Amino acid sequence: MVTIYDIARLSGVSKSTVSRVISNHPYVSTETKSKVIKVMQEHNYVTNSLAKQFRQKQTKCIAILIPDLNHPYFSQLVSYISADCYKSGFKTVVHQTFLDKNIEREVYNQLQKNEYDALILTSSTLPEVEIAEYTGNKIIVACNEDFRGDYFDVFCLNEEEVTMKATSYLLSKGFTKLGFCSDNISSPLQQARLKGFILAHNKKGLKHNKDFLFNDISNIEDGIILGKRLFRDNLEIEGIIAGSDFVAAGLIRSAIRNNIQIPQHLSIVGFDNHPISLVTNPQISTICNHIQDMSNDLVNHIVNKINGGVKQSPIKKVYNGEFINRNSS
Amino acid sequence: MVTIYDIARLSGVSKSTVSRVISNHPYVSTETKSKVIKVMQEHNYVTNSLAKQFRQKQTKCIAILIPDLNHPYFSQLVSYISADCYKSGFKTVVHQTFLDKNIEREVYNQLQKNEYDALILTSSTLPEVEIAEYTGNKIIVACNEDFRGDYFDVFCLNEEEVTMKATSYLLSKGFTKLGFCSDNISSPLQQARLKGFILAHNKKGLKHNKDFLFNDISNIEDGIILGKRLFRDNLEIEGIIAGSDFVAAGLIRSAIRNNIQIPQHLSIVGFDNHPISLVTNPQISTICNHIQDMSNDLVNHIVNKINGGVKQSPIKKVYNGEFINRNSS
DNA sequence: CTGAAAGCGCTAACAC
DNA sequence: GTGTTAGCGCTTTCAG
Repeated sequence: MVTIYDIARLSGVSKSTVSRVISNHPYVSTETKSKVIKVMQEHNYVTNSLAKQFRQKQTKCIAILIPDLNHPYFSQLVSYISADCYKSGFKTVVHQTFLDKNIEREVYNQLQKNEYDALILTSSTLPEVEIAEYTGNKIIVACNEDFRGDYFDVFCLNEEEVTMKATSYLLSKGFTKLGFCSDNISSPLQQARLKGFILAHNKKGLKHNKDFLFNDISNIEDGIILGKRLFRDNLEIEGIIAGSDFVAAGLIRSAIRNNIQIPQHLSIVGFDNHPISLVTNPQISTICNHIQDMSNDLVNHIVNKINGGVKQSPIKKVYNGEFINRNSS
Repeated sequence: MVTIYDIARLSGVSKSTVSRVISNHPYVSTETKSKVIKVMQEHNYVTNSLAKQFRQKQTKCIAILIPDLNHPYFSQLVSYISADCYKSGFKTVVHQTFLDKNIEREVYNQLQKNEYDALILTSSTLPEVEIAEYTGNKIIVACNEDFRGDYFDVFCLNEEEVTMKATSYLLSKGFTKLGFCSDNISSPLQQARLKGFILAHNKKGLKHNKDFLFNDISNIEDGIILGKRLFRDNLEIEGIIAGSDFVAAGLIRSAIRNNIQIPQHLSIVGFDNHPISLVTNPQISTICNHIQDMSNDLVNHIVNKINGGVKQSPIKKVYNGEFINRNSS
């Protein structure tokens, strides 16, 4: 392997000068610069990033924590974040926890060991305080996960409010026996949605039915199976806040199979306004998140923090989701 | 920051001994070991991975190259690969090229600069020879991309054969005016499929219609738009090999809108056997890839290569895809 | 079983 | 403008 030292020797200058050329430092005469560059090309010099990173104590790498990449919401989110990071000169390491607390903890440990310059949290099964402990004073930011924001920066949607709106809409149309699906009810985001769901009931002086709260429902298959169960047991559900457009699609599938009319017999609302909501029959009423803007703002913020090293109290930025009324509700 | 040297001083041993304790080296007396561990805990010692990586010349990190993560096929593929790598102690950096050749080249450069221990290629817009040049003698493996395999290892599906089978099926049912969708026709995988498509025609003494070759069609929206165009222009297409289940879903959507009966008027075959093929109406006939097995085998292979440093001539492993006949064909 | 010492490749004061 | 020098934190011979 040809090193900076070889190049220095070969071109009759010192290591420092070569280093300056590489990092495009000023105060190098154009002659020596071009001379050094020539030698580097002749000998196929390539920087050893490991040495550079070690010396500069930064990895140019940001970790992203998600439950599962094989999920349209998260793959989209990670796609945006990753692309934004790349534009700012950062690579991204994607960590799937599969909701395993120990895998999650392991990532916080890696952060401490300087394997990343920052960590983006899109979902978590650990309490906010524990995360804060594990990470020490490293940079960590939550994206579309509804943390309180006492220990780190949070970018998120007004999940509670928008879920309340959608629920209220169903209630106002006379659908009063409502179900609610979550993928992982222990997460702050799902908790916020559930709060909104309950709040909408309370506002109308109604009570929600606890038997109609379904957890661990996160994809098409889960939706199909849940649908089967609902229709087989003849549960008198009139409407469902489905947690994601994919769950909604699965429910619709099962409904068709069982000759349940949507929205007449069962009204369904999805989440995320994913294109799949356009290809089912009927099309899915859903809630629009703003993850692209969110990702943009968030990556800018992180990069500033990494470069500037600014220490300020945690910020929390909330985006407004909108209820999109299509044909399933 | 507390370093290995601090721990050595504090526990009255040398740096080397501490290092041995950390790496769980044999030949350390249990007493000194426990003493050192105690001191490490008391002072919250955490390894600086950057220094370790630098010293050992390995990153414990594998890069994955894909066009776009916001795509059900790739997000699933990356999910499997990433999980398998994690199990073997490797992190993964996901690079989206968005089909930009320069972004792709940049990743090969990073590989050369020692930023990864290996690179997994799931799709590429560059010729095989150029890739081989860019990477020098680093480890690089293709996953489900149909390279020839002269310069690096390849794990892939028998795309040509299975596409031929599906096409033959449509032809045998009397659908002779067939269309073919690709997302990026320049990729070896898409080329292989096209070959199979054409081959099936030739076998029956038929010619395919070049006007019915549609490129840059990769997701639901593209499928919808393509469908609109087909039905508006009244193209006399009787069947389509759709390139992915998502494209197929979009086409079905447009067909329903235009009162086109599937499969009577238009027969559609998707790819990948994604759950979405179960929720459309009709359900989508599709082709089953074996990416989970593929990912498994491939990661094992890479890890062996990294650890063993085995230099052997490139291998190529081919998996058999199956045509799953549902209701859209 | 343990310590001394060398060095991985690069950067960044600090001199000149 | 350029060179000298001193490390970054860790691993790994080689002695003992």
